Amino acid sequence: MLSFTEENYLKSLLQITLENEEKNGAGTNELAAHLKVKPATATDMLKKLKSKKLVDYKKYGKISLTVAGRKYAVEIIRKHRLWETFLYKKLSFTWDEVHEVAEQLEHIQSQKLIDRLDEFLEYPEFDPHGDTIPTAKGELKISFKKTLAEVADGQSCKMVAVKDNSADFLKYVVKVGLGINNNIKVLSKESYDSLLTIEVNGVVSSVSQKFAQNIFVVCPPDTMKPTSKTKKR
Amino acid sequence: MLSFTEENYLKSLLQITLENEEKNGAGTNELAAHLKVKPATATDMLKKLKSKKLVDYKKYGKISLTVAGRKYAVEIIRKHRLWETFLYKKLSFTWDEVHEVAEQLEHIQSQKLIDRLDEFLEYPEFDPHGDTIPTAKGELKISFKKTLAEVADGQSCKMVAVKDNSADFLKYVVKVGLGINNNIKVLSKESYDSLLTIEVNGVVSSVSQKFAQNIFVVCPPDTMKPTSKTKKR
DNA sequence: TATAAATGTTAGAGTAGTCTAACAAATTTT
DNA sequence: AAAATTTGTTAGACTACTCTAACATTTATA
Ligand SMILES: [Mn+2]
Ligand SMILES: [Mn+2]
Ligand SMILES: [Mn+2]
Ligand SMILES: [Mn+2]
Repeated sequence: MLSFTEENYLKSLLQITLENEEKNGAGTNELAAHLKVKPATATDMLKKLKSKKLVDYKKYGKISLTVAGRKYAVEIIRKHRLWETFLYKKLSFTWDEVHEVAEQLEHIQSQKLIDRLDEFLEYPEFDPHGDTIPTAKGELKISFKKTLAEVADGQSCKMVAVKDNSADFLKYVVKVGLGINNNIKVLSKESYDSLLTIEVNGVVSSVSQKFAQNIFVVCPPDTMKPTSKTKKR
Repeated sequence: MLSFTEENYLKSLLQITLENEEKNGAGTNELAAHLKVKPATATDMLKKLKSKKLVDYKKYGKISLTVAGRKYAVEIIRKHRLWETFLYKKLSFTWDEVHEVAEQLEHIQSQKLIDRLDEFLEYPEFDPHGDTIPTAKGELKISFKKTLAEVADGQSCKMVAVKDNSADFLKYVVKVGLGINNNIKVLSKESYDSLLTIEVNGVVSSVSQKFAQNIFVVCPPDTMKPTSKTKKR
């Protein structure tokens, strides 16, 4: 049985590796920043997690999860996303409110609880942010890779998820008139600053590159060749 | 914002005072036993809670909650019982399983969550053990006082709640064929050891005094005079 | 009321998790 | 390849919560 803190370290490590699969492992500073602690603190915890055989770590080396550590981390992500779905679907929370509460709920220890919750929600595949929910067996589908920022001028796509989960960003997304499953047409793209002009539900608006990089999209299959962008894993 | 630990101290203090309202306050050993810590540990925490103005406490004196402390404790009890109700009603947990998980869930910090949960459950009055659920305003009805052990020979009553919330006891209650709202007729009572012979749904069984002291009942109103057993407040 | 028993407090210490400051190793730049 | 920068570790300290052992106070008993 791990502590809240230990669980959060594992979760952060998984999140870091999922966000950038070409990388072989995380760094101490990176992990510390993700958890909002100081690097010295992370070093201490890494020693502890190594002794529990949950992370592969050696001095000055790259950090990665062991198979056991990854499995544990996936379970936490599963709980997080199921709780987010519960709050959204059953308790009418908005998509920008669910994350904060799920950060607490993800640490509740009860296998039965999470199994029953999954059943109660009728085995959802996606959370309110469009992220895939790992199955009870610990299978975590590869997340979406293409962002709105990568869509070519004139092309259409569908919004499937968000990268940034902060309430500020999510509220802004709603304000711009966007949401999961919306169809987006990229009307134009400024070459100077990559400002995008997009059309959603007949409404035209402009979004920054930073914004566009946090919107995951899929493009119609026939529009795209089997892309080499989909990395191994 | 209080820690899990601080919340548990407040909750224990409220539980102790609710269980025995004639007493003016709790003792250090009693509180420590309730929390399964050593008395020295409790003393330390009492100093801290006193400094936060949540308990009235002075060296070697009786311990009681301040108005603010009691309010906080009632909120925790409310969360605990709402979560128990959720697990029981929505996730098909049995009544002996809910308590353990609710011990964790009661510490989740989100006013919106508990309000929405209350609404989702349609403002339940009682938890799966028959205990009253405090309202959003912090009103906590006086619990039942009469136990099966006090019911006279030949008299009938209705089971309304259990005192002991342990899984072992609750499973035993089910095994004996008892449950909330069952009508119980006390057929006889041994004068030597107070062994009770009871009839429930046409089935006759024997229960010990210890068992009977953990079953709360109400007797038909006309059978009882306005009892002086119902203490002030 | 004196003594014994029960109850409660203090002092000192340990663990988990965090920090700052100083240092060491690895990487990048020149 | 040397210097500068970035990255990571160690040492020492602090807080929250817990314990044991010794001591103090209160209550019960003789
Ligand atoms: Mn989230
Ligand atoms: Mn999410
Ligand atoms: Mn309970
Ligand atoms: Mn209960």
